[in-house]
Amino acid sequence: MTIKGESPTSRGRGRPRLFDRTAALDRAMRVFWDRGYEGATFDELIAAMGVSPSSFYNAFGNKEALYREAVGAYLTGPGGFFPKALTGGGSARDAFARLMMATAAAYTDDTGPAGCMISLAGLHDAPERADLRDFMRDVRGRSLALMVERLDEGVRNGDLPEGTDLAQIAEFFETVFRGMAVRARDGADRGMLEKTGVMALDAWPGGRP
Amino acid sequence: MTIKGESPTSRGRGRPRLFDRTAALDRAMRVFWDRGYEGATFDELIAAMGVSPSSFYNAFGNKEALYREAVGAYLTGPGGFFPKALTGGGSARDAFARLMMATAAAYTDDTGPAGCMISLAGLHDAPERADLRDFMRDVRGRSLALMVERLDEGVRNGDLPEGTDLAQIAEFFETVFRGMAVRARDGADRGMLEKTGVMALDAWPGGRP
DNA sequence: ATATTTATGGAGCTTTCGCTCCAATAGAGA
DNA sequence: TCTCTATTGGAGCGAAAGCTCCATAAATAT
Repeated sequence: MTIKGESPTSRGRGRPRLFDRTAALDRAMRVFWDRGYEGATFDELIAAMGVSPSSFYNAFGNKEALYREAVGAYLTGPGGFFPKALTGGGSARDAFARLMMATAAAYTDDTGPAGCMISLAGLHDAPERADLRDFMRDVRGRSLALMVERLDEGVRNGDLPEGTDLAQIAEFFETVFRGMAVRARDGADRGMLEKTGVMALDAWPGGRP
Repeated sequence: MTIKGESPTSRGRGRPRLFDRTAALDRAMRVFWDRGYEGATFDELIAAMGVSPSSFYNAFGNKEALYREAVGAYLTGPGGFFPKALTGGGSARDAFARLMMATAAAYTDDTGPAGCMISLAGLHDAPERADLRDFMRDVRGRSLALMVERLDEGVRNGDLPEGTDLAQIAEFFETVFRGMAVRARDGADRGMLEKTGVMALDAWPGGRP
């Protein structure tokens, strides 16, 4: 008996897959991004992916496994702007300024749904889906960790004084990002998000530059 | 033939209702608040409300009508802190400082679910539920309008210079509020939200006081 | 008392959801 | 060529969601 979904790629033996697994995953990711986990129905997913139920089941296991894979695809794809913006040159403040602008652009990029696949997902799940809610909270937590890491580098570089409450700065910007995702969903355009980002930077320790 | 759900209160004729409609609505509101519109199932709702399907149908019409009523109950109940904090005395900045603290308290008040019933609702709905998504966007829009109104009063009182971009200030705080709702859902406590609120005020035009 | 109006409990119904199974198919390895 | 393994289309299935209907009950109006 084969364990379903344990074959992420074709392995040579047997009949080869007729569809592009990576492309199908990308399409599924966009459905989840637009509609959330519960909002994305099985039929919508397989229609967008262009596969039959059995092919889906065979290649991805089940809806939840597909979702977790789709989150991974988002993070390394459309969500890649986040670590990238943080790791460019300049001061810590420069990095965060870049991050705000990149976020404003990414959340309103019309090649994908408005907002972000991570920010607003799994917030209303039933207790029996606690694992998925926890998973999303952990994924969201990674951005906090990335920001603290960059801020710590800023302290080492002298951009920020020793003893600065880095966790609080990250928490503040995290809050702004999540809120921007809501605003983007409600139709805020890139310019509005950018202005909000500029205003958020005014709260940087030490005030305006 | 009676139009279903057109009787918000008992009207004297016929058999009187055996349950407290207001109390049942309040319980339903908390289920929606915790689980969202789609996440709240019919069975959960009637169980929380303590009514049978037919009584539910008779008194509230259907799930969507109940939801709209529940939003109204939230706005005049647990959501009442928002207009209240804005309309106290002091400068515009004082009002917004009060608003941030009140929001931090409300979003972490353990007599109800974490966060806010309005901030994160209807963001992933299917196209066939566009009316509900639009409804929630409009409800969210009211807080923007309330904030702009208070800021305009601030300009008239000399708290803010003429020509200040009031819509942008409101947009920024709106973003922070919505983000705080996400953070509260992910477990941020009152103190964390308060610190974020204090930081957000540092972005007030003119800088720190 | 009778008629009228409204509420209630409970059974049941239609649709959707998320698979699940199976026979047929097609490439790889011997 | 002949297995062996994996994939595919398509039918179907059990559970849950969201009502819907109906017979019965209990109030007011006349």
